[in-house]
Parts: sequence; structure tokens; C-alpha cells
Amino acid sequence: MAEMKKNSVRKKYTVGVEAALEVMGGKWKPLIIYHLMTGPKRTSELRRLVPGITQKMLTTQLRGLEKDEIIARKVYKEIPPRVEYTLTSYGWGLKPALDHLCYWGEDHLEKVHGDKSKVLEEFEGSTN
Amino acid sequence: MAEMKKNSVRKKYTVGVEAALEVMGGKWKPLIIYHLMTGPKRTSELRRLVPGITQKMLTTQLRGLEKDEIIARKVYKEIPPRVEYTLTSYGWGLKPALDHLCYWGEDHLEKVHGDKSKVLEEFEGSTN
DNA sequence: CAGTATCCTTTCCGATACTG
DNA sequence: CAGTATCGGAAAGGATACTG
Repeated sequence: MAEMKKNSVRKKYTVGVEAALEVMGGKWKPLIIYHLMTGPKRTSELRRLVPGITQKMLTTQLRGLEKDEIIARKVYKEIPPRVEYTLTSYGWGLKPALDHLCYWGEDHLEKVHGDKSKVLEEFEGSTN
Repeated sequence: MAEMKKNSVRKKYTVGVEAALEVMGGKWKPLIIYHLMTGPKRTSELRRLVPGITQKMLTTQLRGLEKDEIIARKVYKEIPPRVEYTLTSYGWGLKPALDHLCYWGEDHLEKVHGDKSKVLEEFEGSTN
């Protein structure tokens, strides 16, 4: 394994980034993860918290995150049904990466728009 | 601007992440950025370094990165034509975020596959 | 060599209707 | 309430041919 290192160092870097992006990249996953960072949420809460997402997309993304053990899904056998999602400790490990992305992205928005509050307003106003 | 903070903190976070992902996310951009971190490259070099990418995709991604001022494009008026791409200092600002993603992604691969060399082999062997 | 244009396939994703 | 199934449009992306 050691003897391939010289050749695979550059690959390791990008493979790592790509693996991470598969897990937490995309349009919805960062938002979902973020909301779970503020505490466990049930399905209907997430649907409200993530504006514009459809039931289908929400389920799809949650299944993906669950498969990668970023989140845990807990089903309460009640009527009506009740499902709660929580970040796993493994999922919390994404926080530093997300923080850096956020930090850079904020700077970027400021650079691009000069005034980032405008962008925020647009975002908050998105009714979809 | 301060008085909107309580309401926009959670938004800012995700808007930042999403802005960053738009700029450096996706299938090809991290790889391209990474290779430019090892020095300026001309088009044909990048095409070789990024296995599986088509001319079209390479151009598209490079244009996107150039637009966001992550990279700079320098054209030498020679025959045959010669174009060189370099990371801007702004683009270098992505390094910490990419490093974190890489770090987490590596851990993730190890966790998922136990032995990550297998994944690397698969990646290196991708001929497309 | 670098880039553009065209065509065509695949994937993503929203809308809707339905089940336990 | 939570989730599944199906359909169709839109967008991403690959193959190929072509231009300066």
C-alpha cells in the first residue's frame, strides 16, 4: 500500500473531496444537515424548514443521508405515524467542512454582490 | 443590518454553503482546481490530467471558474494557439474548505470500505 | 491546439395521486 | 403523518463533427 503513495497522493485529495460532495453536496443536503444541527426534527418540520422541497425530494435526500450514516431515523410506532431525524456523531464531523464552505461562500457573495443582504432577502422571499 | 441577524443566521449559513458549492461543487471543478494548485496548466494538460472529461465539459467548467474569478485564463497569441490557466489568489482561498472536505471524505471512504486503497485503484483505473 | 456547435442520452426533479 | 409510485419536463452531460 505504501508503494503506491507517490502516485496516488493527488488522487486521494480529489477522491476525498468527491466522496464528501457525494455525501453532503447538492441542492438540499446542506440545508437539511444544517437544520438537524439545531436539534432533532420530524419529517413535517423539515418540510416546513426547507422551503421549496417536495415530499419526494425530502425523502430521497433523507434516505441518502441515512445510508451514509450522517443522520439517524427513528420511527415511533404511533398513530398517526411519527418519524424523527437526528444528526449522528459521525454527521457532526461534517461541521468544520460546512463551516469553511459557509465562510468562503459568504465572502464570495459579498464580493459578487457588494451587499449580501440583498441576496439574503431574495433567499428568504423565495416562496416556490 | 444587525437587527435582521436573529432571523437570518440560519439562512446565511446555508446560503454561504450553497454559494460555495455553486462555485466549486460538481463533478469536475474540484479536480480542476486541485490540479491548478500544483501550478499553471494549459488546456491539453488539463485534459490529460482529468481523466474522462470531454473537451466540452472542460471548457464549460473552466469558463465557470473563470467567471467566478477562481482561475485566470491567459491566451498566448501564437501558432499553434496556447492557453494557460492559473489559480487566482481568490481561488486559493478555497484551499481550506477543499482541505476539510478532503479530510472528511478520506475518513468517510475508510469507514465505508475499510480499505481505501481499493477505492483508489478503482478510481485510477477508470478509463471511461 | 483550443474552442464551438449540434445532437442525443441520461439524470434530476417537480407535480400528482395514492397507501398504511 | 409519513412515505411510495408514476409521469413528464428540464437540465446535465457525452459523442461527434467542425472552425480559426
